[in-house]
Amino acid sequence: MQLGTIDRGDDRPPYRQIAAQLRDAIDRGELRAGDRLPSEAELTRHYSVARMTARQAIQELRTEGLVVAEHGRGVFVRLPAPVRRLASDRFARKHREAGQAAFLAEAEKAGVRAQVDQIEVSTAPPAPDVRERLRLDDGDSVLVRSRRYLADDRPIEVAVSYLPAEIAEGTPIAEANPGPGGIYARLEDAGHTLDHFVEEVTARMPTGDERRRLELPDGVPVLVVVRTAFDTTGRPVEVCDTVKAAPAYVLEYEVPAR
Amino acid sequence: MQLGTIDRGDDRPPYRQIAAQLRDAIDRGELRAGDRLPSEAELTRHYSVARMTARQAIQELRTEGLVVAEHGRGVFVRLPAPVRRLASDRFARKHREAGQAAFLAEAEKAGVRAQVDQIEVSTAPPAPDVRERLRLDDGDSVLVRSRRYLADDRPIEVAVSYLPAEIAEGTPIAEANPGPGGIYARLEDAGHTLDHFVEEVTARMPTGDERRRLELPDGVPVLVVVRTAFDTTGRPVEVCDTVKAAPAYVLEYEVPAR
DNA sequence: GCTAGCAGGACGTCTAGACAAGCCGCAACA
DNA sequence: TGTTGCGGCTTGTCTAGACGTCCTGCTAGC
Repeated sequence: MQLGTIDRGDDRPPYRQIAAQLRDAIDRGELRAGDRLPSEAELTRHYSVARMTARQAIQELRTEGLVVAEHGRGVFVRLPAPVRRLASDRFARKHREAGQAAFLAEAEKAGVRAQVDQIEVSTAPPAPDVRERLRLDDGDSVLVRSRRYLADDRPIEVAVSYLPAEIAEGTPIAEANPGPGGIYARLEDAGHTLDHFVEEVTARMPTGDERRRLELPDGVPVLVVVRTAFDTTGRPVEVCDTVKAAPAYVLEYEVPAR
Repeated sequence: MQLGTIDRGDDRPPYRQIAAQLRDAIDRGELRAGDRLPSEAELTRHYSVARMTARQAIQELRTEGLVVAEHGRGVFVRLPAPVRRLASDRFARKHREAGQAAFLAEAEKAGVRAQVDQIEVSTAPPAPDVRERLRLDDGDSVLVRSRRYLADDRPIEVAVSYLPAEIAEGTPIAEANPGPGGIYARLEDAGHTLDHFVEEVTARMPTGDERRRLELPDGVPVLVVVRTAFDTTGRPVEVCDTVKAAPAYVLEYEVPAR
């Protein structure tokens, strides 16, 4: 690709100018999805800046989600996010308050202090008791979840769901998990409950299985679902490539049966 | 607040440990929304690390959206995002395709090549001809928009809307603009059209007015709306504080009247 | 009483290195 | 043929400074 120069008269700092030139190259199609960006060393030589300055430019594009860095390999242009389904407003309007109340009660029972910002809706079939509690229509279910980034480029999603494990296990992942960009609930841990939750899960991450049950220290059953739809660059990956491709993990908090 | 120490046995790098301790302090409530974090110099002294290391820890929290840095003042804990309204699925299901087609036609007419990922819905009253074209129900309107970050902590949102300016100007901002976290359309510039769009707009940003009309070089009329609802820390601000409080700008592409 | 200037503190940007760790291809070896 | 080890390239982390800009509060002068 063609690299420009740094303009002293430009009021933007050098690292922003470098980032803008890389961003423009992506916008123009000169760098396409999956392509490797110039390495930090190349940028350092070309622009005559320190390596940390070149890194800062790339860091900006990483924060924007335009590129992905892979340790020891390089920095790659990311594919755009796929079109995502819209949440059901009809459902949400009708059940938001009831869903929030039920979720908060369940979370408290499990020792997790939760705060609900929003409710995410999926079309997976809910359990009969959940249907009744939330007054669900046919085809409706509710998924309240939170999200935390624990490792660079490896998003860990902590999901709290009303889907019992046995149902979620039989549900296509795309259905049970509407994906990023949706509507989340934000969890606040009472004591260190949520931290334990996350630590335990990351410690026991599945290395080959697609799904696995966990039992947390405080007795909260958890279902781990490995989303295999996309890797870090947005490319669809096969299930067998899941582990190598830095998959996103989705943790679903299973509501105890009664 | 109480700062811990860096554990050499911990496999996380020091900057992550520092970030985790700050994050925990926020989670525990030791640092509350609006509070100032320890300064970079204080972190440097306490942990005996270089300033860049302390900065990296804070950078991590900034990327997560937990804190906000203010030049010359300090780093502050951010308020949680307000509860956002859900998009209307009933509307979206019914009008998604029609809305996309109409949007693409309008964009092409204006010389902007657009790609629609999703449609965002607001409850602002639409123009009669838009109502008819999109077969809107009472209280329905459609807002398709894109988003770009042009400056640190100062999100610039480029919005393409079906609301004619004269109606949008009379519409409460909160209604015409459902806020971040919604559903966006991704624009791709034909030639450099979108770049001009953004450059022109940033060059002419209003300094005091709440709304202002713009005329871009290629004749595309634009309405600039300053959102005054929240500042960078999430605090609600008065209109008169808008400029000082690093406001977000919303640009609405005005559909030409016919 | 008011204002302009100044000093100190805070974050923003940048340098020129250093070592660690991961990835990959190639060559040597079993 | 299969495997192991190594060297080169890449990104990850870190140091110890430097200077700039912005904000705030104090102080001296009007």
